[in-house]
Amino acid sequence: METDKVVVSPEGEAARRTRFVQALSDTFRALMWQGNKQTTGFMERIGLTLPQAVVMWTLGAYKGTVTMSDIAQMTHQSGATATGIVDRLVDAGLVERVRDIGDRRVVYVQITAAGSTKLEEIEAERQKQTEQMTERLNDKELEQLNSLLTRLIVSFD
Amino acid sequence: METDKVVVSPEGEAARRTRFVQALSDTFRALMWQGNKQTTGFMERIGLTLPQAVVMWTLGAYKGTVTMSDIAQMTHQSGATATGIVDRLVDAGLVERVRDIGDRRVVYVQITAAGSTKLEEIEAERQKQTEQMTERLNDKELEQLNSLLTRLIVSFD
DNA sequence: GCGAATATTTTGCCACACGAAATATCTTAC
DNA sequence: GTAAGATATTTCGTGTGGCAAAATATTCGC
Repeated sequence: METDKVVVSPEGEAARRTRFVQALSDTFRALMWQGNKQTTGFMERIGLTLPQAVVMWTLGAYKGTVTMSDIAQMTHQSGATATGIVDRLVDAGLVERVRDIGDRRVVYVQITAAGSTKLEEIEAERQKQTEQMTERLNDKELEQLNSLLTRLIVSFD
Repeated sequence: METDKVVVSPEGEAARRTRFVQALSDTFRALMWQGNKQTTGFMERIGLTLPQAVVMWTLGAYKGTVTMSDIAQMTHQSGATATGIVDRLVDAGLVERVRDIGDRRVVYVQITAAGSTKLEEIEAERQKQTEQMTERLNDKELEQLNSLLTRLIVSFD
């Protein structure tokens, strides 16, 4: 019969795909797991918690004019949470609050000199860690991985 | 001169590598970020927190004979933390504590029938989500990504 | 100038996360 | 056999992060 020729292995292909996705799903879980462990060590070394580091990165990326609302939005947190995290960064002397003169409701959060130094330390540490993690991959593979992951990120929303 | 031919661009190669690593490092950070946001939605849908889900996964992987110490060790947490998480899973009816008869100090944590059902739901949801995330990648790319990430995981410790 | 909108903080509540102390049990040394 | 130490788990105290709802302060619209 002709259908035998046209459809070679209908379940086979779908199953193959499912198997690949499943394998990747497990890899992601393992990666999340290992990543968590590694992140813990990283955070201990730099002396900040992850949410605190994320706020510092945000400030580093948009130097100078970041409001509390911006932070809450960019880090996907409620304003109340952002207040708490920034409070602790202020206590640590890495950041300071400055009220806007024009609109006295808004509060800018700025990196202090100590904060800048800390941020550089963090970035150096992060770079070092990624280097260590990728030492088994050659340049071509590195580029490939980056490309594939970037396409994954695009798929997120 | 011969050295001109042998060493084409000494700094260029190292710089190229550094650039690749840096790009990947940024991609990782973005991935962690987006992943966090996505995880939040995932957890809301399944009605558990991430630490709770991790414990459920652990129980699913080592069916039947998992002690509190095992959980603490496998999830990289202190015993005190594990106690709290398991407490809440017990409250939710997904898990139960059983004392060892021989050594009455040790406590086994076992998945209940409701817990098994929940675990299946979680896995289905996770599979669905990975499928959605990877829909832009073909089979070959999927395999490639999995292979590269696996080699990354190996490099962790 | 008065009510609605906006930006931030405060409050109250819960989940983690840890070390240290407490509890219960087992093992070893004598 | 029992006292001393080791082991497994929980309890306690403290701190961070997470949110919604209320409170506060300020600006905007009309």
